[in-house]
Amino acid sequence: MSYIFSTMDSNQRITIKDIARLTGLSKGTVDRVLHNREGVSKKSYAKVMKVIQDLGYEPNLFASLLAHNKKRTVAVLLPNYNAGEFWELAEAGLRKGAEAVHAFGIEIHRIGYDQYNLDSFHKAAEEVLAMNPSGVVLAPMFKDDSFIFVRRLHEKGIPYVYIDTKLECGGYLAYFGMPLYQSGYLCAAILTDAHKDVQEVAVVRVQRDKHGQSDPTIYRREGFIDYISKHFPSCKMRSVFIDPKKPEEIDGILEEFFNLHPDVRHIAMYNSRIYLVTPFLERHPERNYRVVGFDNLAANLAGLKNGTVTALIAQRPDEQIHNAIGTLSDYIVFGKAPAKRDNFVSMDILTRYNEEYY
Amino acid sequence: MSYIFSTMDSNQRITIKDIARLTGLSKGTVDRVLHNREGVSKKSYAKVMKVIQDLGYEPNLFASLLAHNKKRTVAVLLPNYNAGEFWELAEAGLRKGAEAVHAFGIEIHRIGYDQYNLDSFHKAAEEVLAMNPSGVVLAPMFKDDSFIFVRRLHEKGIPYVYIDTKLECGGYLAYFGMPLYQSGYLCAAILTDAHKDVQEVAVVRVQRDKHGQSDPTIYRREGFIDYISKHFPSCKMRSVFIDPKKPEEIDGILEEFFNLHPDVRHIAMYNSRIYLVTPFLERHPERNYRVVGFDNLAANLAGLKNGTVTALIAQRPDEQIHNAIGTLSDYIVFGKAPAKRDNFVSMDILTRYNEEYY
DNA sequence: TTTTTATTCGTTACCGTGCACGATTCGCAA
DNA sequence: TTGCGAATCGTGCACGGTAACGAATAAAAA
Repeated sequence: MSYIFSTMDSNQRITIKDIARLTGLSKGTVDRVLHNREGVSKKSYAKVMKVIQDLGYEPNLFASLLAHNKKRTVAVLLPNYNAGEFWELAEAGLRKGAEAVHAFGIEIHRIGYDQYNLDSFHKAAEEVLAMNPSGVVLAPMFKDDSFIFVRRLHEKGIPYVYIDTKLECGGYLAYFGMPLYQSGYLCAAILTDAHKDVQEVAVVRVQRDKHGQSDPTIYRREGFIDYISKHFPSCKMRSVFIDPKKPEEIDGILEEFFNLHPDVRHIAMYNSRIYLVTPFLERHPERNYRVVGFDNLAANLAGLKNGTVTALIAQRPDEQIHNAIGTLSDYIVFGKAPAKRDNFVSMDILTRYNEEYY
Repeated sequence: MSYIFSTMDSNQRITIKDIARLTGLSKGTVDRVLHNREGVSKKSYAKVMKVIQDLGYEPNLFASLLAHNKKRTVAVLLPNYNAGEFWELAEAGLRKGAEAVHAFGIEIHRIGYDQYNLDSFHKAAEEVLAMNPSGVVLAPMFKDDSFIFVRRLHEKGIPYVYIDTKLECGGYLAYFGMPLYQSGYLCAAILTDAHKDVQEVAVVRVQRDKHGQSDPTIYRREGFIDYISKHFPSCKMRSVFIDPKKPEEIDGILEEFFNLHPDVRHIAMYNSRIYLVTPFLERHPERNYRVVGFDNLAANLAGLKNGTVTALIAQRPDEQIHNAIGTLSDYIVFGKAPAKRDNFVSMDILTRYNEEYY
């Protein structure tokens, strides 16, 4: 049960020159046939095709790529960030990815937009289209407008890869992200772990504006709710809304809310901003809240260390970006489609005991 | 927050010819410097190095590969199989992988061995070493001898990738397989799911011979035992041993064993051969055994369909092989190390209700 | 100084494909 | 038959890097 995978018997690969010799034609004509270019007589066409079929010609990828010697660009469309915010974590992966594909003549252009400002997304999207890239990596934070955007990419034949969130319509080359529903489920499991009975949980949420933003956290919410209602059917789930853009209001809102609901001992947050809650938690150590959030931002890790945050569920945004760029490059340069379309990164559970090794 | 990743300001990549021109030397000398070949004066060496540093030269991979124009071989060292056995599932992935890397001038040689015969492994290993491959994919079924084998690969500088099982020593390029401990844990969870109390479970096992075979199922066993003893501390775990090479004995052994232990209602098996048990199960439908096994062999799926097997935990051997070959090829051809060293495939739970969509 | 040997370097012919340019052939009408 | 445009085809260079070959120079021996 030993054998060799090989398309031909001879161990020497056949080249264009071989075909030319065998057909009595020239390289140029063979090349025209191979690329379906005009200016070839039917007879010559048939002769070349026959040899190709018989001997199983396949072009030398390296020679072809060298002859083209194209420089291509890949646009990466991501939200801007301030220091310490989620998208900063992706930056290292961007850099690594750019390095990795640079050898293939691919240049990475990062285009930023304000994830709370639709106009800025429009401008960024236009910029991407204007540069006519060979591929696009994007985090589709604005649902409807991202949809329009990727449709235009599709029309121009530009492959695109989703990061973090994806839109539920076909056409994308790949997706890299966390399994969102499961992450919400896991969040609830960690939050209530080792508790026989939980009567009330609170979720700190961010009020989104109206512009049809794609909110990945709704899937987390579903998973979270499913777990809670399965394991603690009588548990009440309360939401309190805060606005990250008005940090001065947050403490007041939380104080008021938790005074109103003094029995709550479990707090979760679906996005990466649990650090907005830690100042409140630090002022009430006696209440012993059990707190679970997402993502290993520096500020969140500080919450783990000082004991206000019980656990974080982390993904690896850098790895996601890195893989996204790699997949896109393989497709652009070699025409290799990815093995899996939807690629889920692992969900890493961080506590004060393991965070420093992450 | 938009920027371009680029190692140099000019958008034109620098070539060997550029360096030659700038140093007043020739391409040949530059090439000698780049490859640390002898025959270059210190002065010339320094001149070239300076330009390389200043302008940030990096070679064109495609041109280099074209110039070398090597044909390389990758050896895939796997157990032989009879129709319907586990390793047959990997074959499709082998073929796909071979096709995918063929464009890079890599030829896949499959070398088979009998997983129950150490001598045949030795012969196969020698064959691999004799062909001096550029890389090796292997399933290390014989622990000690595989260790010796990979050490020899290591000495020759040949990279290797583990499939299915791995040896717990460094040096391998990557590993693709199922998380074994977790799969055993999961197996126990499925087996006892929805049961408040389980007093007795049976595991059908295969007696291995003495030759220090690497038995991946021991890790499954650990996970299985951990789950059971955590959730059902008083549960008794019984083992019954069968020999796949003597199928005519099996039914008798099982009849005897289960007559001796009439209270057993849960049966598990750590390897892919649960189909060996189905004939027995078919004769005792009234006992309503709950049965969990591994891998989607056709014979196992038949067990799902006729109701004798409750669930199967499947991996995707074809995908594992495919990825292993791809990883190896990326490393050999482009020098790209894999993103992750240990790559776990998902554990897919198959029941009679979802198996046909797998 | 001349001859020999060692060191250093330039020249050149590839690797296989892409493509522009110019050459050749063909069909058809004058 | 000649002429002429269109169809068809061959030639040759480019892409960037590799490495064998031998030429030129420097160092050592005579």
